[in-house]
Amino acid sequence: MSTTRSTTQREAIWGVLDAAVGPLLPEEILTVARRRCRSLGLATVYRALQRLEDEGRAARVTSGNGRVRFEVARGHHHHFECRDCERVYDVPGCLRSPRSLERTLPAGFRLEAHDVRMQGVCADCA
Amino acid sequence: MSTTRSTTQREAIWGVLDAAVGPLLPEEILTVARRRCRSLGLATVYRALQRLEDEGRAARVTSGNGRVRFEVARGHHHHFECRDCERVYDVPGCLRSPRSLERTLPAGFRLEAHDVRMQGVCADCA
DNA sequence: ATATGTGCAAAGCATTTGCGGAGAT
DNA sequence: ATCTCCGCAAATGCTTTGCACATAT
Repeated sequence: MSTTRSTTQREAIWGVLDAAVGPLLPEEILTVARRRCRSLGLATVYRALQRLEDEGRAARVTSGNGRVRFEVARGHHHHFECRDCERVYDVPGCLRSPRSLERTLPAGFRLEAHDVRMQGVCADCA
Repeated sequence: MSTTRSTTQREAIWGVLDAAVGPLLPEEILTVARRRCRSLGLATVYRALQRLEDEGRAARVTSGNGRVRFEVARGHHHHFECRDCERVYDVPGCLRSPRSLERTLPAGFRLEAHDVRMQGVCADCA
């Protein structure tokens, strides 16, 4: 099997995602991935991200300001959003078991997932 | 002091927000508020919400699908999003003290706020 | 007269989609 | 030939803004 053009594009996008320290904006992914694929377009980035999400390899993260970011789907973790530089950082671990979270819900509600977002000022900006 | 036209509009919008069981979409607020103010426009709703937020009386809530909702700014609580009907519910209480949340952060990060979003199926849809 | 608030329509932005073309089998 | 993927541009959907007018002081 030979190296296809499309594999190169997707690999560039995946590589950017995989190397990131936290979820990235599609625009940011485009900018970095263009270093490898000059002609890459934003629509392709969105399509690739959608596909990676469908395959369960990437996860969509909506931050407080409503902008969508993407990250490699690794184990469950939380996010920290810096109100100064707007970057989003991964925060490892989880507060509690899903079980105990579920106990805070009214009867009849089925819990399937959750996410925790913290806001403040990051070490770089403080 | 007499009742001004603007007070009526804003009061209608505020009334809708105050009576809601969870955060509402601007469109939803418009629909309900129109029952009192027939000529009310969407732009006015957005402007009123922006103002209420600036005054600290309303809070902006971004749900998982990225859509913006507004609610009356009451004590700290969490949110539950139904993946079926897409409604968002308030969930009272908080998991832990902010202190213990802060301990999960890397050194140098200053925590100012946080929010927890739960996803699943609500009692109505289950 | 000045200031504020409003509806409407236009402008802005982020995201998605349609389409013709390029690359691979 | 067929299929998939891509870049570009147009379309979409939510939110904000400009503008002219109405109401209040």
